[in-house]
Amino acid sequence: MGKQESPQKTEGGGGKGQADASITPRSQDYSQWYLDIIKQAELADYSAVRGCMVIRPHGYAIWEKMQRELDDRFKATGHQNAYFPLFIPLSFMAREEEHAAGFAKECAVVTHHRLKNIDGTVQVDPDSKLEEPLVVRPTSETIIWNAYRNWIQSYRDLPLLINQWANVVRWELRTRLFLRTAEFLWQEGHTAHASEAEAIEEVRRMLDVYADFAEKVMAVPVIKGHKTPGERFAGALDTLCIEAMMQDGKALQSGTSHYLGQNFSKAADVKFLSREGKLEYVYATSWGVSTRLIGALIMTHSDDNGLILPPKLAPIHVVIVPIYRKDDERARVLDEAAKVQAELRAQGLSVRLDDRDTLQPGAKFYEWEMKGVPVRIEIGPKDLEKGVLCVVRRFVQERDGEAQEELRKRKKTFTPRAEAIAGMRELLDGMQRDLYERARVMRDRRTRIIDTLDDFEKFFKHEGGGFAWVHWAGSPEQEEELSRRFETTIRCIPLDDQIPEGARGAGVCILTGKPSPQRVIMAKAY
RNA sequence: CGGGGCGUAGCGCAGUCCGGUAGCGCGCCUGCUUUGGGAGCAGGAUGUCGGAGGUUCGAAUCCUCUCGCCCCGACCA
Repeated sequence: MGKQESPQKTEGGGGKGQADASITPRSQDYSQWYLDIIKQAELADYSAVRGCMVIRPHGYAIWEKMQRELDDRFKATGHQNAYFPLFIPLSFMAREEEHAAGFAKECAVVTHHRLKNIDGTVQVDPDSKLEEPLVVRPTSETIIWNAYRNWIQSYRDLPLLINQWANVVRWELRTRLFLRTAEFLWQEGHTAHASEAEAIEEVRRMLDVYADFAEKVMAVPVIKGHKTPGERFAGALDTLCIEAMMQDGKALQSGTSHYLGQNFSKAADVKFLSREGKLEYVYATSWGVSTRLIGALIMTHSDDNGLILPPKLAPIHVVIVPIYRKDDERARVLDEAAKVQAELRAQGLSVRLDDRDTLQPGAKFYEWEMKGVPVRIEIGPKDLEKGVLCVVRRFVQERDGEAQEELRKRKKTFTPRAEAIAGMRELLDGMQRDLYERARVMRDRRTRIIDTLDDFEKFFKHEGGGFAWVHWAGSPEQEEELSRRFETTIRCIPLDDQIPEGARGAGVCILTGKPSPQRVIMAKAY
């Protein structure tokens, strides 16, 4: 990274000591803030391979929590996990035309299978060329449907409900940590059904699973809707998505669920014998979310002091920082800290006792705040005497016009020991609710019902932008033109129950004046 | 794929214009003192200056080529 402007960074706290760790304020450069958070919270690093990242333990721990929550939901809806190959024969990709075209520009291809020492350097052995090149999966529809062909003969084999946790590669030209990397981790569900209705029901069911996960677990409010034909998954008849709004007003597609019709069953020739004895092609769905969700998490909740994690995804719920001067104090304080840790753990909470004596307490405070640990307990000699715990929350709901100093004080409470421990679950649950509420208010504040092009322009050029509910009936070309002018796109055509009062009903297109049955959401997007 | 920027110690950078054999801050190691919001002092370790070739008595510095990464745009989970 160059130093062109070397942005001013916050120095955190009010301490006199000089801090090395610092974050560019959001108000100054949102994009740099995002990168600073990832680096300072030790979520990920750049790697030796362009466009690929190293997910560090703290970042991976968050992904593991997401996996657990999602996997439980997949199992609860009748799905099983399986694993399919990383490599897809080139000919498989070609079987579904639109699908192949959609991914053609971003495929990594394996052409050789051996290295050779030539003149003292390790090189690809030219004699080891593969008969058929292998594509590193950008998604697995083709290879999975090839396998399904052998698994499905009759309606009794349906529905087939499979999910896989995997990595995929899409050779992106422009990458951003978590949001768009050449390789990423995800889950992809691939299901087969005997009827269109059943498949469409599955598409909706999994969309609901994603939305529920986003809102309840990530504390990220989302809007469910259909993608426009232009934004559909390559090879799908319909793509549904959940769209979230980041703190800068931009939309982030956070999950997709596709109705694939019979496109892939025809391409792979997967037929089943129906109850009526007729041979029919199977109906398919696929759905996925990726490590991009970690990006969504960061950009929804975090602040200029670092990461903020919803308790349900925090790898560590509570960190205990012991405070002492002399050796006898140290022994007593650590003894108490270990007891508090054990009692909280007994409630199923993840508790870290930070007993490193190479760092001063202040340094630990900053570090765990940076990493987004929801609750910190400070235990010192005074607390032992009084029988209290000093409980500090990473996040409390801001009040209008509140000074930073006030806010900081409000985060810290001294609570009788037993009460603090008994109330920890509720405290965390409250933070979870508050985070969701704060995100929802933020989004709603930047959401506008817009009826004229003038207002549209004002919203996106002068008022910071956000989600615009507008009527649209323009052509794809007009859509593109609008997109060039305002950098906005149609994020989705929201489902009926997602449309707020006041945005319902038919109207006329803001560009062409042609009649439109319902509003769409337009926004700038990641 | 176009435009820009940057490769010097683990990290952030100075040194490059004007060639003389590499430095600062943070981190790291050791010791003592510290510890309720980023500790202080003393001592110590660390470099194929991205790579190759050239000019020169001498190259981090000048020239040529090359590789890589980051940022910004066109395309995308």
